[in-house]
Amino acid sequence: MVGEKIYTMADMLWHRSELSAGLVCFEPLPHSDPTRGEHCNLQSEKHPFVRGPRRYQTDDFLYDEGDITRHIYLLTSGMVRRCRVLANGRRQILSFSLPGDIFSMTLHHRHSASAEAVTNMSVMFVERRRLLSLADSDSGVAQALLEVMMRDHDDMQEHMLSLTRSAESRLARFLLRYSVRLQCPPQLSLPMTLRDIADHLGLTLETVCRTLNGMKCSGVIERAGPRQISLRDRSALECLAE
Amino acid sequence: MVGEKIYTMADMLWHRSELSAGLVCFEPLPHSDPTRGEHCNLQSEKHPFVRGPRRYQTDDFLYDEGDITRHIYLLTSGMVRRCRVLANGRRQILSFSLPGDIFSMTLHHRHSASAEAVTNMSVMFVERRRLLSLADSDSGVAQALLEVMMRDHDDMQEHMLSLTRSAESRLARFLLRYSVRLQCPPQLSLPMTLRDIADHLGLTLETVCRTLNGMKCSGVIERAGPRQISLRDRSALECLAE
DNA sequence: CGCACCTTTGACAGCCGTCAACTAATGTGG
DNA sequence: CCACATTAGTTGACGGCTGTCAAAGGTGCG
Repeated sequence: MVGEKIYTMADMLWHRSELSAGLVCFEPLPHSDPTRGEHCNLQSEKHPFVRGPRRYQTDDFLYDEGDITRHIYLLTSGMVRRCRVLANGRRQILSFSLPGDIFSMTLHHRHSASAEAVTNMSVMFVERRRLLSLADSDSGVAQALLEVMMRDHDDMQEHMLSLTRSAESRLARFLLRYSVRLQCPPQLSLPMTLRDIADHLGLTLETVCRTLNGMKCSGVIERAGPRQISLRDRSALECLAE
Repeated sequence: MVGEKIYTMADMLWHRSELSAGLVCFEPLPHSDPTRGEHCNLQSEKHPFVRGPRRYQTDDFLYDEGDITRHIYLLTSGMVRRCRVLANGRRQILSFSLPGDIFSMTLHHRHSASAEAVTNMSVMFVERRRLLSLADSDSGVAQALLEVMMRDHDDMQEHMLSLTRSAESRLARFLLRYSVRLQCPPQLSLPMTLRDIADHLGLTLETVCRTLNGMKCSGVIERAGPRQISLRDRSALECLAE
């Protein structure tokens, strides 16, 4: 039943593969496992509307804003950002996806944002119409997709609540959230640039840089490199995140 | 199939009622119809986990932040706001719900925000566990809920994209969006206070007031009263919204 | 009438965006 | 191996948008 203990989209599809039509066969691994996604073993012969994994290089486009929404994507390795570019030239990053995440689930006929490779990455894709019509007949699939959407919904809501806060609070929340997604390792190695982070949080890269240095000076975090961050004082960080 | 032409949650439940277990029997009406929701006719005897409509007065709480998520709500008349209060005392309004909207669909065991009556209103509620387990066996219900979540997801994403913009852009987008939800009437009569709007858009009520007056001075909108707004120049408004 | 509450308007300050210059890291070709 | 280009990150100066504080209308309701 929905909400039982299926924690990632990959888990879900995998779970579903046992109960329902065997949509995909995917061995779930924790995000922190660097080989995650490599073990992906989709039965493309049996389900020709599930394809991949396909590889992309850093900064490649998976699709562009305005493209027809033909597929739904399951990231198996690397990182993806979903972007929208405004008339004034500013870019907004709606989300960063990690292995196991599904993205591009929408009702719209066209993508409202592009998807780009933050790092080298690989992805499975599923034909949208077929998946939705499968969900029509197979309640297991529909329920699994429902769970994905609910999780995504909850996540996005939290992010929304970040965007009205101070730069320091936004960054603290971002770091904590990212750490949790990676199963709370002591150190974070951010694959995206400061500019990416800024565009995700509605800040400028200068503000991100300054704020990170501020947090370093106050001893909340350490910075080995620009994007090598260790959360030195998690409770202080949670305090800033409030 | 998902995405076909089911436009509101009420439509969906109504649609479902024909195809699946007859979850509720609800006659869908456009948002702009002031009697919407009054025609609600739930078969509570047949489906004891669907209850209502229950009435609330302005500023009543439907539930509080931290309460157990026992129900999912279908608004049948009036308006609801979902709020979270921060440690510093500031309030954030995540969404305003209109008749036909469903809210409180989450995976979490407890509500992450409270729900309060903006106006006198009435609501149907459905036992969450039973609805989800019904979705488990009935793909029609699961698919209908999936569609609700996808629509909500798309909406929330648009709102997220508002929050990093200027006060003028946020307000323009808010007015346009609200107008669309009401089927684009020439005039808007906002039921929520300026303070509510401010807390929804991540602004202060002073900024909302000043910005609205600025838009009035430049002739984009007219204001009969503080909350009686007519969109005088929609294309100019869309330009501000960019 | 008087008391809430909502809205309006003004003065002022601060956070953060903008612009600019500089450093560091990486890659490319000679 | 070095010169050079390119991109990412850092730091400083400055200004504007918007938050904060304060006080004065409005409006509705008891």
